Amino acid sequence: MKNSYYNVVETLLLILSSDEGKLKIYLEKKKEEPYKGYWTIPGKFLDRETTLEENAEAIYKNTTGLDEGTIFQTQAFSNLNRHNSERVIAISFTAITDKTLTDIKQNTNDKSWFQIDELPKLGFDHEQIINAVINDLRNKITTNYDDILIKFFPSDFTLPELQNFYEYVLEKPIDRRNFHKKFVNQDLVVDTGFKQAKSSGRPGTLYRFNIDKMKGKRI
Amino acid sequence: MKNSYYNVVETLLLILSSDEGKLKIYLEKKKEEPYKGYWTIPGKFLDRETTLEENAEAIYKNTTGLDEGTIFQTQAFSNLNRHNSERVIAISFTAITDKTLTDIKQNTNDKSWFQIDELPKLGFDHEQIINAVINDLRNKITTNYDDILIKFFPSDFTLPELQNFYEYVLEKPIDRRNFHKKFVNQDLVVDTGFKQAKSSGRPGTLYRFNIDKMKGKRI
DNA sequence: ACAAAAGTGTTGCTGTTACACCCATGG
DNA sequence: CCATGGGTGTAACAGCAACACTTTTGT
Repeated sequence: MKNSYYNVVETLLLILSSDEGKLKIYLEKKKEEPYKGYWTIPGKFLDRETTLEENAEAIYKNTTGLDEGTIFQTQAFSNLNRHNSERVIAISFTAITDKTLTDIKQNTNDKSWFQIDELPKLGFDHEQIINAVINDLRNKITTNYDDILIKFFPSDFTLPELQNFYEYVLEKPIDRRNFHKKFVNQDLVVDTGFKQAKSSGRPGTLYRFNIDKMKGKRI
Repeated sequence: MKNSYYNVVETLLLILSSDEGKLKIYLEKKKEEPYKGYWTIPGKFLDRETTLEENAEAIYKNTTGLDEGTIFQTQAFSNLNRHNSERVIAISFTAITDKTLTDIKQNTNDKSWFQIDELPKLGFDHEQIINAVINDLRNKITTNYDDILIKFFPSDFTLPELQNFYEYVLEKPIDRRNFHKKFVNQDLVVDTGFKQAKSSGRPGTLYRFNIDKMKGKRI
């Protein structure tokens, strides 16, 4: 094989979760140059003995402390000048997690959750990558309703929270009352018997998805 | 950068088209070992001066003789033993074309269109790749109705043809009469004024999509 | 008692489903 | 004139959109 056919490949893992209906991403702050002080998506170079999936899972385990999660491949990025030093191809993966279940509950100086529409200063082409992947996610979520959406809401959510998430994904407002009835009348959610703890207003009922009924449904 | 971080990367291009409602893929027969006599997806190794997209477009131009087409990225495959000699990562792309518009109208001994559910003996892991990508396409097509579906049917199709395609994508039968009315009553298609040339039965009306009306529609 | 936010009722519209029947063409 | 396959009609039903009103909580 010709020498010019050898490329450096990295995997990037976009760890996402929903925090009260708001889509968030986990990012790390770079401690060295280049892009010192900028935030980046967790990543790992790929060696010749590892598959892309294994590499992504290694990042996941390392960052969240969890053994397994919902991880799927998203897109490859291959612009020539992604890194300053040499050409690096990035293959992005997305992980969906319940942020309350991970080791990364607390934001610290160099590890933190950010709302997707309030991103900090990002290193490399990571802002582009996030935007491309989120766009992809919007499409995936509208088809694989049950596969992906449920992962964001494993249990005990209120319908207004879910509605916030929907409105973000669909990029349009939804009537609160119709939204509520859709899920309750079609038995898409099950009442857990608990209520949300709130500061003001009537507390929302906490639901979990009725997974069987959700099968094949569309957002 | 450590030596073990250098990987060989190839792009594979799945060239698809609809032939009377049947989904077909263009394949080439290998002339040398390994897998001599087996069929394969057209591909090209990636050098350090080329992006994945450029590489895929080069394959497209080379094979179809067309300058541009609808090409999008699909999935990466990184199993360690994909190739016998050395580890090669494949990034697949999908091209949608009207098979009557390309140089590859005629099937020859070593270049041919195959129906997706009647694939020949395939080399490497290319059968797996086709299956994975087609599965992906099913999802994409149900969301990006207008972006992708229309590319398969640029003009002058009959509704029964379109229905065949739908039934293949959705993997279920559809009532012929309801299907017809859906498209005509909602003005999703425009009568071209021509009729299909047929051997038996009443000739179908030839339609083309009403692209404006299709915007945002779901399959 | 009041503000804030969750939950319920009604009505019309749109699109889908499940049917039976009629029309245009080639042999 | 018959086989083949495309095109039209109709009625019931489900889900969605657009509305106003009631209930439960904290202060």
